[in-house]
Amino acid sequence: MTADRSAIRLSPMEVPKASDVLANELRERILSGDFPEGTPLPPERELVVQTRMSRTTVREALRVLEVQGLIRIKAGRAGGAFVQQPGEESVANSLELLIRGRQIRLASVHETREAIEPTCARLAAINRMPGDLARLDAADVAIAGSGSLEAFLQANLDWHIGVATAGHNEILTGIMIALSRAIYTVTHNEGFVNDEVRAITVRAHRSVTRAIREKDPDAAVRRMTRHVHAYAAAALAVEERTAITVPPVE
Amino acid sequence: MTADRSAIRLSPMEVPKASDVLANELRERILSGDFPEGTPLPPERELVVQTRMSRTTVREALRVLEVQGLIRIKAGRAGGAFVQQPGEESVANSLELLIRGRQIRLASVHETREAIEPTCARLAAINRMPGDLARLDAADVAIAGSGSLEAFLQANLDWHIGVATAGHNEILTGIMIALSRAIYTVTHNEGFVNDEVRAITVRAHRSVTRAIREKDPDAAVRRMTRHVHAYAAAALAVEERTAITVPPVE
DNA sequence: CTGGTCCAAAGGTCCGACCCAAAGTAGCAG
DNA sequence: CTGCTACTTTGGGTCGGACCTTTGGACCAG
Repeated sequence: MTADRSAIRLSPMEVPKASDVLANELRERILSGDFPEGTPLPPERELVVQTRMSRTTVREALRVLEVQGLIRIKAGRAGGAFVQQPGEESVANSLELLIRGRQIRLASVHETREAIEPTCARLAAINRMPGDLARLDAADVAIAGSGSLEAFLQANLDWHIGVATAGHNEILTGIMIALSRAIYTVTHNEGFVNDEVRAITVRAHRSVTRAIREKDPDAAVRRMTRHVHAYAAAALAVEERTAITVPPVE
Repeated sequence: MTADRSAIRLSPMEVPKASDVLANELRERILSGDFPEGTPLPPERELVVQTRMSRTTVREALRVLEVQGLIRIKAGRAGGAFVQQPGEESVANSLELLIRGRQIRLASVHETREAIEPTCARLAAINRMPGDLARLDAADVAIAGSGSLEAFLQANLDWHIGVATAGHNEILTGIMIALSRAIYTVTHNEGFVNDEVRAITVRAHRSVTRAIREKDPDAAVRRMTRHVHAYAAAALAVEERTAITVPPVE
């Protein structure tokens, strides 16, 4: 060991990439609320002269922020990067990646739903605004009159997201959006949505909607819990029936 | 309205960027499980000849995937882009951005927690493995003997994440990690962690841990619900006490 | 008004060169 | 043979500069 001559010791150091440095800097500034939503960042070429980095580097940093939902980039004159606070979308996206990539057991999705939706219903019954009710009613109508499978699933999804939205909790809303998407794609493949399921769903939705309208949190929780649980059980049953061909997992 | 002469209606159309096309293609392939975890993607220069895109474009696409947690990029010889399935981390990150950026009401975080943690506890009581228990015990010991505020918060956090992990539901785990971080940074600023709070926390944790060890889901849910609710109430109280200077919201 | 033309600003793409990091390899001193 | 050094190779990271494409605005002709 040649280094023993000096007592100076250093811990392993991180050498961040230039583009990350810029991205971090901008991210902090945006998150700290320095610039209000919609503020345009300087044009790329301007950032180049300010930071003395190359345009490639600047662009990479901007791209990172765009993926993270912190800015929105428009091309063309009067285009550029505009500050944006991340919304439910970005959460939903990353959750979707997790679910799809990890081949997550469908059971996990349902478990999560069972944890979350009752709370959404409770909050909705407490915080709902007139506009929220209108959206729920619209979804109720749409689902009753839905012909195709797609229409049914879409209306179903709208209602569930509507409930989450009515709760006015952005975290829960984001999670619900992601879960809904996952459920949609899954239920879409299996053909377990028969007339009976539809009828039951419509009834359940209506009763929850009523509880929300009447600002009755306890009823909302109770009914939503029952509904989600039943749905999960039914879906799992179909799952099992369909999965017989698949060799035992684990 | 000038457009009324023609009845033809078109919806806004997407013109994807080249780099997005590549990113989407690769993303689909990765998510569909074509390449197992750790598979190296071709080097950038190789992708250039294969796709006939410029290196800039290729690199941008890779950068996007990296941010989404689908690949990990290493420099140097034998480096490159390696396939990676997104984990809890990426979900936690995007949730953190949402929470920080939107100046989310602390209440939202607590609401979400109250929705999720009881379920985590229930699942943990059902699915826990020996390793999970060991981790919980370690956290219990650490929190009891913690001196500094940081040590206490860290141990607290470890325990809660440990419970989530023991439930073996990756979605819930990801959400919990994110929430924990948020709670950590918040509680860190306020100085509401006095000796009494510590004692209560230690006791609550131990009783939940016991329920998990004894595979008693109902008790686990009950105790966790009480604990989280109490914690949220206490935090909110402090919040209000501290926030007197702030003008009334809404 | 309607449509066409042109211009300027800004992002999007490409090229080619060079820098830096990591891992292997050859060769040399002891 | 051992161990160190120096070189080479393979890969990502950065740079600068050219050119393409999109978009909004201004101006002009019908």
